[in-house]
Amino acid sequence: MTTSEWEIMRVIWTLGEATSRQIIRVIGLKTDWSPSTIKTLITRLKNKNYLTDNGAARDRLYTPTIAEQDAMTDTLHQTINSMCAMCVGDAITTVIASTTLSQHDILHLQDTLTQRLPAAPETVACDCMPDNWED
Amino acid sequence: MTTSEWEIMRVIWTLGEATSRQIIRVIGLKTDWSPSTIKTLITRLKNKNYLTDNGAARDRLYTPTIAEQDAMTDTLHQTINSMCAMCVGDAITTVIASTTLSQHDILHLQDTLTQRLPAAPETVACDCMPDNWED
DNA sequence: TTTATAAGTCTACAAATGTAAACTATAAGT
DNA sequence: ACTTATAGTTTACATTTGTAGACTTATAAA
Repeated sequence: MTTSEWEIMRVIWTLGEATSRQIIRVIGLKTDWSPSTIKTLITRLKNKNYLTDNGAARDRLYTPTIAEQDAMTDTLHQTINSMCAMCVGDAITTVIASTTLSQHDILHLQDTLTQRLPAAPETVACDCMPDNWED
Repeated sequence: MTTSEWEIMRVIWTLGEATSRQIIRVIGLKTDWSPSTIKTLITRLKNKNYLTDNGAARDRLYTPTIAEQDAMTDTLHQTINSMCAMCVGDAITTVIASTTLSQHDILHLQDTLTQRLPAAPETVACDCMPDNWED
């Protein structure tokens, strides 16, 4: 899913399901994308199977095939997995330091971390290079 | 920076500076990219100003213009900022639960979270839609 | 019933990205 | 000095992405 497609998905995720009219209206409030552009994006999301529709000839309802949480988790996962395992903890810490989290989120996160601490390794090796790169 | 370009950067970041020969060799160990492809990627990274070189006519040394930590932080930041503010805490928690972090990382992260807790809001509103979308 | 509005489809086109062959020039070895 | 291996440059081409006009058709209004 590209960044523009992601924007479209966010409104559909929030509405649960939506017509192109609704999407065009809401997206139009925060971008200057033409209705045509938004229609193209919807079509592409359908082709990529991120959206289904109820088949109506008009005022068709589009529904996500993937939950927002899942999409978010997958995306984050990919981003993090593409980064140096040794450095990623630091990056996460830095970013979290400037991300607004609710009290509940923070407590939940702390809880998760506490659980992981016992089994956590002393250090994590850099994985930017294949193991045998020095041969 | 695209994902393939990112792979190139990772080896240069790790080596500090590198010749195309080194990059081609190391990348060749983990991908089947042709030397040509890797050269193209290096050129594009130079054009995008992510790399400089020492100007030698041959065996030129390429150096990153951005630190790995900064690039990682920026990338993560962008990813997170493109997501629903209300849901992102949950996604981060889920992903962290399956990411290997060192003991030190965990402690540092917990420390950061503890510091943020007092000022943390009770809840974070969804920002997927513009504020006035219901008008 | 005719008509206009707009939902949905097709077509378009530039820029970015993945992928790589061909060409040029340079340094090292003979 | 000549050859050769190869580093660096050019050119190439398909696919994806950003962006949107044009066209077709279905429905609500007149």
